[in-house]
Amino acid sequence: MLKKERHDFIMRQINLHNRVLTSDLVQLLNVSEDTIRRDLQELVDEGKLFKVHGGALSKSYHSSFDDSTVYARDSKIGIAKKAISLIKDGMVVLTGGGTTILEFVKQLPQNIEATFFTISPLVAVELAKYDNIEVVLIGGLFSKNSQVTYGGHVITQLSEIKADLCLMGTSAIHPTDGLTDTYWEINQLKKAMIACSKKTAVLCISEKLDISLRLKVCPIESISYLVTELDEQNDALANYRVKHLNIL
Amino acid sequence: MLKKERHDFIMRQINLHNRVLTSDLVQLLNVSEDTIRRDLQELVDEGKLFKVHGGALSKSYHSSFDDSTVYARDSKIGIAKKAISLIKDGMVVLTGGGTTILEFVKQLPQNIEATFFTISPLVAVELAKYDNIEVVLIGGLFSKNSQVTYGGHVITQLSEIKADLCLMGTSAIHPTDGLTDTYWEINQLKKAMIACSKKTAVLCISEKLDISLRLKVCPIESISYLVTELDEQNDALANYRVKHLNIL
DNA sequence: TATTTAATTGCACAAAAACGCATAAACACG
DNA sequence: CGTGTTTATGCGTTTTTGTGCAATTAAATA
Repeated sequence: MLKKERHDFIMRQINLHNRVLTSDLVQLLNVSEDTIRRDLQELVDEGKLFKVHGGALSKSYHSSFDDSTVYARDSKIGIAKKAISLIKDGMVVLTGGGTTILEFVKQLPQNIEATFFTISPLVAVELAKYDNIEVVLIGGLFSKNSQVTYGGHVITQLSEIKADLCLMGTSAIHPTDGLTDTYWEINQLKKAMIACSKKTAVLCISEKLDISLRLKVCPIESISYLVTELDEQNDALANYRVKHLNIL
Repeated sequence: MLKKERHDFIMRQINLHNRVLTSDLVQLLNVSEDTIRRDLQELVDEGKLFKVHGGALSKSYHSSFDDSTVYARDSKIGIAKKAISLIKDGMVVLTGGGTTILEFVKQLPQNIEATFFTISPLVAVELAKYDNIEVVLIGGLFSKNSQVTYGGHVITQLSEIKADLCLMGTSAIHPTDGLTDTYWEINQLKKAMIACSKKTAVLCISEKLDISLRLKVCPIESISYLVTELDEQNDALANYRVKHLNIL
């Protein structure tokens, strides 16, 4: 087996299970531990995964770790401020959940006038602080992990909505693989959200770039705006400068 | 399980419950106490949590935990503890919003197993901290005043539910006028909630007794339980000792 | 104060990683 | 073709890391 094939195999395992054990790979690929370690090291150097004692974890897994730290917060405020320029008075906006979206809501100008649909209770509570925003909370099963409503009932209701703009966070975005996610239900949810909105803006910190997870939400073409904390001209965004995708 | 995964697990627990017990983690993760202690120590070194005898607390525990602002919190905790006796495993419970209900949710035993429908986002978020509770958030227009969902859509959905018990706070209760309220929409909402539940429990602090407001929600006969912070034998409750109304 | 419960410390052991070295296949090029 | 070079891999040996055990100390509780 060629090195490249091994690398691909490892990355598939990572995307599938979020983790690999060195010992498992030794067995599966039938090579020495050293080879696996070298492989993992090389993938780390390429920034494709995260190495720990005993194996490796997916990058996204790792980054979900320090979400609550202050450093990420500054980036998120930066993202939020950029995203605000997308909101015009009178708009109907649909939002997901997550810390980035929440930060966005907190940064909104006080006098903004709009209708917001959201699947996140926390976002709803935050939006309620604005006098001229009408808030509609989309109900359904409540996910303990993601802190948003999900399930068939939510999807049905989304299908009855037509929003001008959908704002969502993401755990992974990739130039060719597009938007991907790990959980089936969240995946379905995001698809439905995108489907019922004229345009979609993805808010994500740069750590989430160039990652692809196991379930596909939509191709990059379905997204209208990509908002990161990086400067518009940053090299990391080069691969995302495609037709129809506005970067800010 | 890799060390990093354990750390991640612990942080999740901390973010969810604001605290963890060493002994719980030993069980959940199936490792020795020593390992858990070392894990906790390492997370402390990284500044991610705060260690105490018996377990650890979230770092934000001190700063963000400002419950002193909740009016009459002690009374509400007392009410909450009494109300918990009404909940049996397997029940389908419907709750409203308000600080009393929120306090009730916070006091629930950790291992409780039930299905909760709620119109309050904050209650939903709080309920999500219990592993064995299924949470369904009823969606609709979001009221900035009451912090609950309301409107036709909510009423429609309530009509499709059959709950064992409805828990609600109230702004007024009166021996002859029954439950009353000031706002039309909230009034409609409460009617619908009572209608779809086999039994209704009203949680209220004693100062709401003997008050009657503009709009009638239901007669006192429609209520099964009245829960206050007062002793069962207190004179203030004398007028409420009517047939079918259990006072506790 | 006594008693239980948790935390600390030092130690041992196994698993994994790192490092240097040897080997061999693949490649480059006159 | 032959020879030097690069690249990929595996084998020992040494370090580091992760974990559990036992004895002791400290803390909470009655």
